Amino acid sequence: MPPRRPTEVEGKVVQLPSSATSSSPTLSETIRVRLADEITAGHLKPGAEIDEQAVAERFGVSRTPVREAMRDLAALGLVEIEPRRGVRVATLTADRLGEMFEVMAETEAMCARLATYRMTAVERLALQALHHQSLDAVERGDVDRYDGYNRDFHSALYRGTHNAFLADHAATLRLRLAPFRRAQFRGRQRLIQSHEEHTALVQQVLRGDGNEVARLMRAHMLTASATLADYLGETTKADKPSGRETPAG
Amino acid sequence: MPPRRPTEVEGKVVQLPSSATSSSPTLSETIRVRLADEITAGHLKPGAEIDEQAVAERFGVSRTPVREAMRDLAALGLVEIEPRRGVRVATLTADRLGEMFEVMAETEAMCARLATYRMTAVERLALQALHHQSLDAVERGDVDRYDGYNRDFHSALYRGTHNAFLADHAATLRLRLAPFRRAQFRGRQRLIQSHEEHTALVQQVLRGDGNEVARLMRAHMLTASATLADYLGETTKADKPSGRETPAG
DNA sequence: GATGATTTGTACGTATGTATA
DNA sequence: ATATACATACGTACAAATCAT
Repeated sequence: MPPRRPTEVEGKVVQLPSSATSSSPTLSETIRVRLADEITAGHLKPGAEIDEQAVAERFGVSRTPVREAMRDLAALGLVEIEPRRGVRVATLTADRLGEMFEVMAETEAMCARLATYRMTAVERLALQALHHQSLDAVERGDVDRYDGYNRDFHSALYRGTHNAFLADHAATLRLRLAPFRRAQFRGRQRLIQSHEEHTALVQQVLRGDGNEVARLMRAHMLTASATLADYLGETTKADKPSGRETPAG
Repeated sequence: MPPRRPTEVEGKVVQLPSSATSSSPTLSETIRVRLADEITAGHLKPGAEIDEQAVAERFGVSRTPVREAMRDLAALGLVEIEPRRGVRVATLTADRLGEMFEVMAETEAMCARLATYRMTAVERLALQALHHQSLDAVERGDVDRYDGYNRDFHSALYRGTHNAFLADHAATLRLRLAPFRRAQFRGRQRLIQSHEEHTALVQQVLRGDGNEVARLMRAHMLTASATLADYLGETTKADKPSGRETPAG
């Protein structure tokens, strides 16, 4: 059986559970991708109820493929299904959101550390080049373009692990948090800071100090989520669980 | 919306995508749990084809709930769906299996590290007690009983992170690998070794050295998967990706 | 390589549980 | 609190694709 084929959703690659090998996409697959797109793009906001019938009519199909798409989306964590009550766009408590951001941070750290040990020379050069290019977007304050570079930067580290399962895994987590990460880079200041943190990361990757890279990446993700928390409204406490976090190194 | 309710499957707790809040379990939920059980228990072996109709008749229901259960199982990674071709119990390539074991090891390390910083005094005592109890099973060579203690030990560390999302996450990964981890502790020697490694882990947890705990846990998981690889048949190379793994610490 | 059998994907109808008046 | 309305869960039927001959 051939390896799973990733599917494009809003520029991010998602590992889908029941992805087709190649041929005719099923209706449920089409619908899943479309809805996933609308959710991550923010058109369907967290908490919004989704009516099977309505979706079916919108796409001109019966409720059956819609229901199957719903279950897939639930698996991805983008919607929540309450039996006999309905489906709604995943809405997370502040606590849960904080927990997820922590796992995201730790997973990114995991990837970065492994990538430090395993990236090829070519991959290292590509990472440097990418990082260098992004500087222009920072200087121009072009948030959207930097956001693209940022995604590429992190994706490069995912792939750098040379562990496809891990890369898919990290990408799925990222997708799942997408609805809550909108406007992550508002403010030129955050753009500059992000770039500086990336600089430090690249340096240590080149030095080959995996543990230091992991530490830097955790910090990088925490400042990012902290910024977000401010924006989303105080109580998000993305720096959550207990008091003492991650000591020095 | 209340937090997701975990569902018991063969002694392991799984975070299901569309878990019910409390009331009447749906047919698809029932079937999913039953099938998940049979897969993790090894009654349905990896690669085995699953016929919707046959399952439907076996449970005395229509194909509809069976199909929905299938999609959920696919989401858990226990089965693979190839559109218009059918469903089969997830069968992994040696490479992919190795990748998954690595992610499992890294995730366990992540949990152990965070748990080191966050477990309460009571939790630490409970961990010690549990570890102490397991010694008896080791001395008697009671593999099944030790396997239970082992699960509890790792679960205690999951919960010790005080991050429910992470705990669910780790448990799901563990479930997914269950079909391939059967007979992990064959041989008294491995039992003794496992227990010794746990001893070292407990010591460092009590000392509060999270990074050292992470290092020990990675090593612990690697020896476990290496043992497995031998058993499952040479080429599994659970110590996979590249040559250089995780340097010292 | 074409044809028939089988199985999946989708449409549609019915029943039951949830929500609302 | 009871009844009504409605959405979901499930069953049944058909179409289309895959596979076996």
